Amino acid sequence: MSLSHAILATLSNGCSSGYDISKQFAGSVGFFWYATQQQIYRELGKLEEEGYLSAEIIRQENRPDKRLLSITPVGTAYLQAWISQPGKVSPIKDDLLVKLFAGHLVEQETILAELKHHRVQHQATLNTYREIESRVFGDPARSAAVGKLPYLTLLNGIGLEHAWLVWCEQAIALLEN
Amino acid sequence: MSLSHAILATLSNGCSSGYDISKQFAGSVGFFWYATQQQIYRELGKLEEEGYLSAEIIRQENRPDKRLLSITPVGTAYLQAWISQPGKVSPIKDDLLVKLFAGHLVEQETILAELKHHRVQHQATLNTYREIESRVFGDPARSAAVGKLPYLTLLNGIGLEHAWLVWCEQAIALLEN
DNA sequence: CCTATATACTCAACAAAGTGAGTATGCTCG
DNA sequence: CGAGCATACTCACTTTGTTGAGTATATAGG
Repeated sequence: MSLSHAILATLSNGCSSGYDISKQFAGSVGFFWYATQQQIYRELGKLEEEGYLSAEIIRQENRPDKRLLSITPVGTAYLQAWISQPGKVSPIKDDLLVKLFAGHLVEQETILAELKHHRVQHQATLNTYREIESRVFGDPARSAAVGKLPYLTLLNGIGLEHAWLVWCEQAIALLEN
Repeated sequence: MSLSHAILATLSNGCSSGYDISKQFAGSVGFFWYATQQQIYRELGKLEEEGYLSAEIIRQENRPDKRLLSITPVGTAYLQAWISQPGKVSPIKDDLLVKLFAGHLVEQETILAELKHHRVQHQATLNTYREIESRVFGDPARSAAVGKLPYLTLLNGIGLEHAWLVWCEQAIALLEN
């Protein structure tokens, strides 16, 4: 039921169409909860049935009509209740670590190549995050408008990507010597 | 199809029964790929059907018979092929960050309490990892026997848990001021 | 002796998540 | 003028994950 929380959380920051939500899942929210368009539409259907959100049809010229979704008071209460109940740390599911666990089956070169490949990806993600940091949170006015909480999610991303990067370097060095 | 990889990876480190595998998923492999007993048995059934592993019935005294599972050459080849193909960084799915994203709906105290709760959990996990580090990898002989690759998975855990802990402190400080 | 725990595994049903394709419209760019 | 892209959404199928119970044997502790 966690995709539903992510969707409601997105809508708590403002109304939008299913299509817009699915685009937000490719950025912002998507950095810590990815979902495809299909998953989102399916979940939106359920959430509407349960009365957690309501839709208003907006007629548009030059493009298809859209259903503008907004979170209902019931939906807000549901989200609040979920946020307030203490949760466990989310479990990790990481392919790379599984590969290392069985890495003795392949050449060390293969593992090294994979580690280097991941280093590149983490560096790129870190760059994206840092770019967002200076663009959005470098400007005090805009930073204040966005608030502290979204900044915390960004700091989390920066911290973890940095840790991954440091680990990649360490792992590569350890295998090469 | 990734639980299957985790199971095959476990079996690549030695044969064992389904029951033993499920216990390994509560420790070691479980640190980066958790699964329940039922999931594991179901997956084992599929993997056996596909010929990736074979079973030998071991009669035991004083306890139930068991089916000792071992990875077949086909299974090994399949795992090797999977490890060798470059993979993307595993996506993150984190409840806490979703909560922060909609954190404006609740009292700041609620968010602070949750952050403190997570800090405790990350500290505990970090302690577990450090304990394993000194116990297993503190002794050079045992460390050499286990190999570099498992050590890398542990270092990853330590690095990430540490990053989480630092972030928790930072987040709490940022909200309290 | 009775309960709890450990070993070892099975079955069933359901909810959630992931994959792939398909529909329809209009704009822009070469 | 047609290829590609952006908007906006739907259907179908498969795989995973979750929940809860049930079977059987043996040991250890109070």
